[in-house]
Amino acid sequence: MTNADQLSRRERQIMDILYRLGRASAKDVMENMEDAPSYSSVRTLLGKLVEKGHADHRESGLKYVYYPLVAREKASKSALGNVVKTFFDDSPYLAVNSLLDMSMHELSDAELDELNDMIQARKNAKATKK
Amino acid sequence: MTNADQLSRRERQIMDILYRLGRASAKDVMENMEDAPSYSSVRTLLGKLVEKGHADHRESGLKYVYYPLVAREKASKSALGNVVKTFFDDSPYLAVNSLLDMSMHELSDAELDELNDMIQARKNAKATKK
DNA sequence: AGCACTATGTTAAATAATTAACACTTAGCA
DNA sequence: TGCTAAGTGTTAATTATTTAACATAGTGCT
Repeated sequence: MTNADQLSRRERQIMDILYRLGRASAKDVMENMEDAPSYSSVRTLLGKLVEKGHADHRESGLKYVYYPLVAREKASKSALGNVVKTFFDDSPYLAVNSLLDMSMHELSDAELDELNDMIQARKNAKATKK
Repeated sequence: MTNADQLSRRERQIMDILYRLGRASAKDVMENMEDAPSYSSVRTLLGKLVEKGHADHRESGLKYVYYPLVAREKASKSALGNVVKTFFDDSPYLAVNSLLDMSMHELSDAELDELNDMIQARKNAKATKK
């Protein structure tokens, strides 16, 4: 994709909710919006997302359950990539740096150790591949 | 701010360019949009961003130069936080993980070492603060 | 001075997004 | 059965976004 998205504000908002929840009914989506419009509006937006190919829906008992069509992992890489490009001069290194800053109090020692291991593993992988 | 933004698609697109470039004239902005509308349109959008308080502008010789009003660092933390919340279950650890994955080939050994050091420093800071 | 160039300011029109109303369907239950 | 609750489908109106036209002003050059 050349340009970022094309999603409108509400569409983006709803897609984010679908990614957070994995899958959700119109009602679920609505309940997860702080500034939700009417139920009717939410349904319309969901319909548009399906039309545009960003989401799909399945019948689940009586109702529809919606879910993103682009896998979470792929979407996450794309979103992360955009942030890195916009705010970190396209440098993942700087982004990791900031992430560590932000989350200093949220990361346990164990997690910090794991990150260290991960970095080591990457160094080794690089060395081997040559 | 409760909800993320309120910026329209074009406004968001232009703000991202302002963050990437730091500051930019209407012409600069236009040249950095792949799907740019007319010069006139870009100017209108920039004006709206100023009105809304997202950007400001200064005269620079003959022309205006626009720049974001929210500091890049603050905006970057907010953007990164949103991605983490939406795609990584609010876990910075998982996000760093993914970033390392994405950027394996882009990070030099030196950078990997620096990250290691940074993580160590954080562990120490935590230990000391107690 | 007069022209071309590059800007800005303002306004209006066209298009897209957002919202909700209304009609209809099915399930569960008093 | 007949009512209510919880859905869906479709359509229409409102509001916001996006676009560009037109008018105006300063610079630099011949």
